[in-house]
Amino acid sequence: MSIFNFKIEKKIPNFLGRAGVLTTPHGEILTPSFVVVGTKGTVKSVTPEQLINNGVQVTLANTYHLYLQPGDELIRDAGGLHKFMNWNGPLMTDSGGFQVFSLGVAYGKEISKVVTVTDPSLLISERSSVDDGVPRLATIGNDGVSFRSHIDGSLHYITPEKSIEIQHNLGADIIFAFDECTSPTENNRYQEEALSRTHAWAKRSLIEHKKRELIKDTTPAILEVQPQLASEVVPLGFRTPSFPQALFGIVQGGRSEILRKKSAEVIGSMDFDGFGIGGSFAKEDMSTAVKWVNEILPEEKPRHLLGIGEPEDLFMGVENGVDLFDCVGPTRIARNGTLFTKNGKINILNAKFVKDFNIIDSGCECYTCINYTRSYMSHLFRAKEMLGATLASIHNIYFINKLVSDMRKSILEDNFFDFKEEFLKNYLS
RNA sequence: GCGUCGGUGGUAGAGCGGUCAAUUACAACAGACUGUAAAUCUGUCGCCUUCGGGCUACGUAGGUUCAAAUCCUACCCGACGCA
Repeated sequence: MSIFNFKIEKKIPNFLGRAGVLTTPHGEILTPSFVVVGTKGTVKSVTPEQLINNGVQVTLANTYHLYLQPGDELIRDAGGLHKFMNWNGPLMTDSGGFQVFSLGVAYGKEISKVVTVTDPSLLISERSSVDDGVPRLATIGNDGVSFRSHIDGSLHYITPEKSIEIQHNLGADIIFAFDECTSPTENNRYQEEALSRTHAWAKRSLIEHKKRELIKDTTPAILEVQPQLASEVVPLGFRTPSFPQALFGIVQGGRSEILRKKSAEVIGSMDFDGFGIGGSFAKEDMSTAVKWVNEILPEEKPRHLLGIGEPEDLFMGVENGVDLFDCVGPTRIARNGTLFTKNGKINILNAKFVKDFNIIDSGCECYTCINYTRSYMSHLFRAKEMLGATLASIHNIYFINKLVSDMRKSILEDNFFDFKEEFLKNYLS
């Protein structure tokens, strides 16, 4: 019944990995696939045409940011986020759950999505040591989260129901349950407490979503239209999307095998259209966590590893049964002058590139590499010209999408591990 | 020619007797960035170092002082004003 058909085309023998096709109201996503992040309804410095021309199938925007600016109701009235941002392909929105983390415990600290430590046991700390008096913009309650706007300081309260309401107003094809992304530095007791909250919020998100989908199905064209206005008079505005939206539940559980598996069972048994795997990881924990979870989640539904996007991590995820990834990495590092090449990342601001008239990555067929040299890129970045950010983003977006697309091809051609070995040998050398 | 003001590290520009190898910004040189608080942030930025410190530096040359980028004298250079 759902038009969110997910078809698995081929599996990696004896592994969890697979290649598939996920159908959405705005087109198919060939998986595994990389989702480019456009938090505020734009992939920074890149137009939708440039995204499409460089291999992007699907983009992801953010509930929290768009709710604050320009407002979800405005976007609804504009005809939905697809139309507003001129992205007509598959579109996702994150729930704001990551901001519970990034504007909460992680605010003003050296904690990020992936923590690199040599000894993971160092991560276990008392909550009090994390809470060192640095003011936070997000405070967690059992019913929801209070956010202090990072834009103007105003106070906002987001509950699971509110997050779903916003995401229905925004109208992406795939939306996420409201969750609490925890820091790997939290102790086990806190992880357990946060997990039960995330599970309760998942259920509430699902109920709210179903309720809204039901109304949508019965009166698809005139939902929330003022009675006196016929739908043809208000062709697109003033209504949530007339197409169904998919809701993905999010698995958490920190570094604990017990909690991760428990979460996969609890979330996996709920009637979600797919699943996100969330949390901030210690790098060395990531593969085990993903594996524990994907062994339990229903095989026939798509899985999205939230916020992960380093090439080596993408191989890990695909091998362990992840279908979708999103990550700010490729575009953020691009804006800061770091570019992917098959032989590893380069910082185009380094002195050695000033007179390097080669292209960024030999053999690359992206718009940037077809037309420009490392020397020119170096010049744009040194001169702080805007085009530098655009051309660098285009290159990194092309690179990462090509990489995942090649992984998919290798699964279909039964040589995933050969491809992985060959790529990583060059990339990590 | 006289007068006035000024000459500080790659640049601009603080400092105006000790706490000055010299605030700050920019440039330069590196690094970081993983569901975007991010076109951002961090470090280095005279030479040497066993990292304690040592040496050479604020136009040039002298001088005063326990101590000078800071005060005095002469000279050189620049800007402006008057001839």
